[in-house]
Amino acid sequence: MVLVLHNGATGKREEFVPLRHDAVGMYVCGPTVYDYAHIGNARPVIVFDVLYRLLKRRYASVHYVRNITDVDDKISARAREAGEVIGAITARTTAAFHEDMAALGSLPPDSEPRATAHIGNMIAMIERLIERGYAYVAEGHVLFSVAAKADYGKLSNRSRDEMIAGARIDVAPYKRDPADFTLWKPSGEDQPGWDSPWGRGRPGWHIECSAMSLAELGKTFDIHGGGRDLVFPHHENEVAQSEAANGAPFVRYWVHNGFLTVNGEKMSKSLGNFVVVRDALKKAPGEALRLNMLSTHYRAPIDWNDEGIARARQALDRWYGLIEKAEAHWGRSITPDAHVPEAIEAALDDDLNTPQAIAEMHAIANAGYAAGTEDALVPAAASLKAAGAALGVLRMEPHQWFRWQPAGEADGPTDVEIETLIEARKAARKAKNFAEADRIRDDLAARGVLLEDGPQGTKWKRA
RNA sequence: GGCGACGUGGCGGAAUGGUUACGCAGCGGACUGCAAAUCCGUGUAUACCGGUUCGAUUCCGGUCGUCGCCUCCA
Repeated sequence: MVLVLHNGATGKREEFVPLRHDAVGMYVCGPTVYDYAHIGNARPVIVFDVLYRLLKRRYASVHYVRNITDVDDKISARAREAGEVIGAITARTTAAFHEDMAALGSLPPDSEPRATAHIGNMIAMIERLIERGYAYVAEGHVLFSVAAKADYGKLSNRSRDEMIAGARIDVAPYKRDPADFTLWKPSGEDQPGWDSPWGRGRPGWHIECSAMSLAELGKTFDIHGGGRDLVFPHHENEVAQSEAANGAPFVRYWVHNGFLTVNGEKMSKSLGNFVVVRDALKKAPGEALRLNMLSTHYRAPIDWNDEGIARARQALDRWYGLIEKAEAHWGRSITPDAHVPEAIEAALDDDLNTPQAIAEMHAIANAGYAAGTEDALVPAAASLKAAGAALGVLRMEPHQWFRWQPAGEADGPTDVEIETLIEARKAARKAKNFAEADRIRDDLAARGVLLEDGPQGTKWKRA
């Protein structure tokens, strides 16, 4: 089993060989905690969770780091608007982020450094950059000198001329070069700040990730992930800072996920089409959102819409249906196979081809059903659950899945109410009072409950 | 304007120098008191124009179209 990843540094698919044979380090840019996570924030979390799960199956030690950016001008602005303390906003938003990502089936990373806990490391790194001639102080700011780093632009494949030509913003007068970027900036009284050799101030965004990855993973590490839109300037600047300060190569494999649109349009405040994860979780189970996200290859753009979520839900219905039948036959719950099916591993090894992996799960389910015997359902279910573990789905009991209901909407009938009505309908059917039986069925259907008459009686599920 | 990604059946979405997955929808069937649900079966596609090749959806060039980045937005 050879894992192949598309490496953004070379633009090619490459066999993944970690720095150390038994240990892997991975860093993924985490959220800036000033508001609830939107579905675009969730994409890298889900994608790299699948990679994390795969790496854990292959290597004795995996260190997955995802930072929390808890100092940022957007956070300060939000605090000012809300009349709230910054710490309260970041703590609350971080907790909500953890809940939402867990609901999407993502494992917590091994460490989750907060920027504010690493200010000392950032200052130390900036001092090293000044010493080495890669940064300069100007009017209370510290700036990275792009001209000092000959290979600046290598990750995003841009020349300095192109960057300057493309610059659409006014260049701050204290910059020696329009492409220079901020490492440290002075803070006013109403802004968060830390004492530094350059006065009270706060770090620029890019240096945060460089300092935290150094502290957690060392000068050179295996995988750095994030959204494609971060390639420039964020990741480009990280490379420049880290390599200049550390004198060592920074990242061996850059992995970038593609962008997400909502109903064909870019998510933006002005269009009012932000999909907040927390809201989406009220309307559909987390696993359905997750499977929908994985039904497109991670590097391709994905359009987020209700049809896709419904499709993902149907696929899960079929798989859970098989598991439920197998358990009914087996008389107890199905234990997943110890190993993820070969075909699934092969698909994921191919640059995380999750659509292919999903197709393989359908193949397992189809084979289980097509065998035509109940005995065949049991191994198929065990295999399916093992495959689900690789993708982070099929974590529920079938009855939980089928009885899932939207949160906070009390208009649906309760489980007990449904069971009572089913009993009443059973009696009516026995008495051949089909009009009454159908009335109950239609009534429940109108309230979102589907009945299924089978040899073993009547089962129900919420639509 | 610069850089980059991408155009596969009604829809979503993989793969591939030769026979093109998988799912949804549609259609047919089984099951059922009737249904629904479920299960079984099944038709349809490689944007356009050239080139290379025995053969191109796949490789190369061009056209058209979509999208992203160049604004501390994943």
